Amino acid sequence: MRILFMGTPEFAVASLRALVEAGHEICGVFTQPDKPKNRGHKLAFSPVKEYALTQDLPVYQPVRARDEEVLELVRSLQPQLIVAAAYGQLLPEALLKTPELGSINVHSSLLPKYRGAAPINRAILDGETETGVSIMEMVKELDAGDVIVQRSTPIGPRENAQTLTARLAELGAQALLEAVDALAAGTAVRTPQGSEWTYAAMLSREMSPVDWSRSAHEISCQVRGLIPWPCATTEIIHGAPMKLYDVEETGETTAAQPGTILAAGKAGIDVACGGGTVLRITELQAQGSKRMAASAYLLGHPIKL
RNA sequence: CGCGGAGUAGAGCAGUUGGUAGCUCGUCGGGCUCAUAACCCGGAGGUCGCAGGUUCGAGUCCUGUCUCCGCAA
Repeated sequence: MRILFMGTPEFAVASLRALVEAGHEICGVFTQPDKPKNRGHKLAFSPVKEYALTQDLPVYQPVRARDEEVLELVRSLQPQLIVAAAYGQLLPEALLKTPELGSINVHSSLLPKYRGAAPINRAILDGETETGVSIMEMVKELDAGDVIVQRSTPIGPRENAQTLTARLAELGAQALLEAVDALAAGTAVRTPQGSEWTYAAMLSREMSPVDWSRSAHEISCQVRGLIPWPCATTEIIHGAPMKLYDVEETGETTAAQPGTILAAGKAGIDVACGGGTVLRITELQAQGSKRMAASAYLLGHPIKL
């Protein structure tokens, strides 16, 4: 099938790759403009652009997808279907309706739950035990279209948003191929989302500080849900804020005040949390340093109990 | 040229006003122990990111370069 692909981050690459490897004709790849990311002021290509270039696919990076020229461009490419995956821009209705088979989107949640920008993170933050991907028809309203294919997967107790994103990217790619085939065959079943839905708002740096009066489980969800950005942070170790990358609920109980460091050794750093629960920090990153095991950090920064 | 921090033994860190490179862990050998992630004794392991420069002498000062990290985007 002749497909116009739109996507930006790593998550979208799996879907684009799947389409390419399935032999579909990609008539164009839309991705966000190169931006002066990182330090310095280097222009960074999006992961989707990086991949598209290796496949010699034509890349388009419109600043505003709502512009009239963009609509004309899409028409000139004559796609039979538009596939979007974390593109990063809202698309006007006229553009969505341009292809004969319409436009579909790969969304990383079990719609109608977690529409919006950060569905994977929010699912973990909320302590969900299951999530998944949905292939849906794109409509004017964000993530509100009918669902064509949906796949679910359990969220592991130690799984973080980064690893889960990688898994969902693959799951999404599989579901996408299924949906594309169904659309091509005219057998696609569209299931309306209904009126009960939730929204997964964008993350912010303000969500980082850990409140140790919360339970170990809640904090674990916070740590895992905020990886790789903005990450949960705490200043209780040596006064300076550090990011937490991996933690473990010990299952022990303590009478110590929340935020008290109970132990620091090879296993990690045990901290008292709310309700007498205990959370063990096993991987962290101090300022100006790199991510490392808590035990390694302790070798050079001993903690006096 | 957005701001700032860092590159020293396998890992994490210290290294005072430039003068023979240290700590903790790991590792190897030995000992103690019913046993151990515990303890005791001993050993190996580093051209101090790279390239120049100043100096009698530079991890330590100067210049350039590479890589990494935090903030900001």
